[in-house]
Amino acid sequence: MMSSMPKHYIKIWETVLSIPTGKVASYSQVADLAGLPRRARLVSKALKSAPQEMQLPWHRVIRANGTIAFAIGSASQRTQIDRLQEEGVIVVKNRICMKQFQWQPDLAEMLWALKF
DNA sequence: GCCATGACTTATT
DNA sequence: TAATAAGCCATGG
Repeated sequence: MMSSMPKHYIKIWETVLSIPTGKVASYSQVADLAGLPRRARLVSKALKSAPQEMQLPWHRVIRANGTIAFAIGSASQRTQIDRLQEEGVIVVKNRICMKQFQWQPDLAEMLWALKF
């Protein structure tokens, strides 16, 4: 039970919270920044089990190829698109231009995330 | 422990 | 550009 909310999730949530408004990051990118390489799928689990009260900006996490993970036409997909567009992120045919909107943290931000 | 499943990736056609 | 396959790893039955 408590094991369903391991310490890894906390690190993942912190990383997602550090994605700036108007920018996006891929599941694998979040995993890497959280110190969990090759755990992209764990990121999706962490997002799903995040408490509502946290108001995690989960909509800023998308696939590495720029597409939204939810099924086309699903409520979640529409919510994600709406929230992104409210932040100025352009979404066309379920896809975001990574060259333009992918978060590229500088060294200082990455070191902060590590929390030595 | 084996097997199926997933808000995933990467490589290959 | 798009579809397939194979790899990946935590979870739950």
